[in-house]
Amino acid sequence: MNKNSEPTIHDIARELKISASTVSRALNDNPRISLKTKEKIKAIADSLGYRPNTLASNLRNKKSNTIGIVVPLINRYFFSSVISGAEDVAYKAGYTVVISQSNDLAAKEINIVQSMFSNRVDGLIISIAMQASTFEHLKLFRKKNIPLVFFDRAVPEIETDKIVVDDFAGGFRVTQHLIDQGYKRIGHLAGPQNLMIYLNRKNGYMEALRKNGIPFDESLININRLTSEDGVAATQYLMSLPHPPDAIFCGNDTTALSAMIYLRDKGIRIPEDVGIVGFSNEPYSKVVSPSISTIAQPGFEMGQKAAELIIRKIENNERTYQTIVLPTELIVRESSIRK
Amino acid sequence: MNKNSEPTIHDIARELKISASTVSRALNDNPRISLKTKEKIKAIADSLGYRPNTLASNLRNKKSNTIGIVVPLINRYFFSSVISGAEDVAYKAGYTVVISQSNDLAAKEINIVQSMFSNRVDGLIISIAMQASTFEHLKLFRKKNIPLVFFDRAVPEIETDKIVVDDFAGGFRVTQHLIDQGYKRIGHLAGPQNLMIYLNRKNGYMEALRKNGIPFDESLININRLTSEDGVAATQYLMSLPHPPDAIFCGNDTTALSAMIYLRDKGIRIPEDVGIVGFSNEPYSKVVSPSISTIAQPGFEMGQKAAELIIRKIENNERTYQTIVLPTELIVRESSIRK
DNA sequence: CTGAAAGCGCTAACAC
DNA sequence: GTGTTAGCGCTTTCAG
Repeated sequence: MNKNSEPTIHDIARELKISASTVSRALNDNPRISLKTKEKIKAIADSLGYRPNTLASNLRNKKSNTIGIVVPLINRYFFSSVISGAEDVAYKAGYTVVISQSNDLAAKEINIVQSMFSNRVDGLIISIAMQASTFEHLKLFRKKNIPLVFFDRAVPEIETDKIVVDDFAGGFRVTQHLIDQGYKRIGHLAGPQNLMIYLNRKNGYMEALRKNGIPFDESLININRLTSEDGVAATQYLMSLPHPPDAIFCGNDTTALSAMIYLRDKGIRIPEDVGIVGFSNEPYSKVVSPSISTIAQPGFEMGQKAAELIIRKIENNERTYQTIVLPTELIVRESSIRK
Repeated sequence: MNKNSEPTIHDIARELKISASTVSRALNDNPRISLKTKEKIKAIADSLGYRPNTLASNLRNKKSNTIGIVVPLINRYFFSSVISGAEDVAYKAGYTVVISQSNDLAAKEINIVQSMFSNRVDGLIISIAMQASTFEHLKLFRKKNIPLVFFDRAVPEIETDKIVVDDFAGGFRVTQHLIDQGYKRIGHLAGPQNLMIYLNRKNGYMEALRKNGIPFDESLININRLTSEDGVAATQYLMSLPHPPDAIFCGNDTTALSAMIYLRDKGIRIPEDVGIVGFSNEPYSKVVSPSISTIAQPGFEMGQKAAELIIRKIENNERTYQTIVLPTELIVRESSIRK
């Protein structure tokens, strides 16, 4: 063992007066090595406190056993659930997970993705930033044939694996439910329309109106970034219309909550005066009062699926792509029950 | 550029008929290289789509520019906030963050930590698993002098940097507050006492009782794992005592919420009949009804501090250790206001 | 069953 | 300013 640094296979080899290759093979349980030498080697390795240097092995093998995950914000229940699910699967398959957040900024996302490439991740799982508009950094992965899986927020023009929920059906179901509850003028807080998920939710909403013969009123749709603040502003705006809505389908739970708080402060009763439905099933939507009707998105499961898929791609080098659409589930709670 | 694989500095060198070292230096902006050659080299690098291989560079430099973070569960607001804060700081300083979750299992934690060691992380930030009982895997880091920072759940017998909140003061403040509100028999749902945080919270609780001359009643303390289910069971148990409590200081918000739901179902009013206080300030504690009084723990800030600290240690090789105690803040909400 | 030797891609003494 | 050379620690042909 060298002075202060880590013991290597060479130190073990020297100790036993054998070659480093034998040590390497023994530690990797290569069948060509006799059981006896294996045991001797492992014993010395233990006594020396030897730990394989994954960096070196990765360099040699041109494989990092690492999966990159990029989310807009780690600190959001849906995303942390996806990460949690992906980490679980990755860990069991012997992969390390490196994580970064884009903070919904295109520039940071580009940086992160390039740095993950430089770190030679074996695959990349990503939900793109709201702001993102150029996708060269992602096409790079496709070009180099490094597995790339989108989840939730996917880029339509990039052909690769995608795991999404059925946002269209979600939007449709929410709206149908509100109609069934007797709401007549249903508003919608929509997210940025460059993201498919928000576009699809809105389309589902419009389709439900159409199917029920309800005329579509453009002014009832407010497109914003779906932050808490935007939710308040948008609700305020909708309620100030000459014909304000009697129900609001909010693009996510964040805005549903902020809308509810705003309305409550104005003395408007939920669900009697105005019905509210959110999207995502954040943990608080169940416990807030009134509890928020919403669409459940199986984050943990999406993460698991994404990791399973990418590992399969990494290990089998398949060249076909699939889009997995997970079903959405409408969870009806107090905020939208009128009957 | 070699057939199908990534271009290397040698490819660039060959293209320009110069040496690889010059290329390496140029790309690292070494001042010894003339501006002209630098520009030429960078141009070729661009046109070739060259991306430095961080793995190789890391191996050579014996530095991975990677920080490991281990939490019990990624998917918990407090922990994902810490990760988010740490990632933010690490990213800006040029570090990559690798993340794993122990699921509160000692065995998995050991595995993860050893694998992070093998991956040669430059430092490790960890909040230990509830179940953890042996700490050899962590002592390894100390022995090898790899920076180690505990946050939230620290191991007392390992001398290293720690970032914690003042749990004792938190427990004290909660209890004092309940006493001030006129509650007479205050119960406590405590977490596993091998973890300092829960021990300290309990000690703060006991100290407040003592200071106020309230006799300590062992039967009012229930030690459990602070899960939702445990919270229900513990509350049920406390309320079935001959002299049930009129207030419960719950070791975290999870149990506070489940206790509240249990009590509500039994027709017991909060805060009139029983006062409830939690710990951690989970997002839902503010919006649930009644809103839960709790102790704010600055997760994001803890993550930032942990990352700053570990980066300083990595880069300066300091040998002194500090324990940063972040102040706790009592947030009084509806669940404990009687007056 | 084991060893010798080359090389993954990059960096850094040391030379000139 | 630039090149030569050696080597980070591991794996893997090829030889025996």
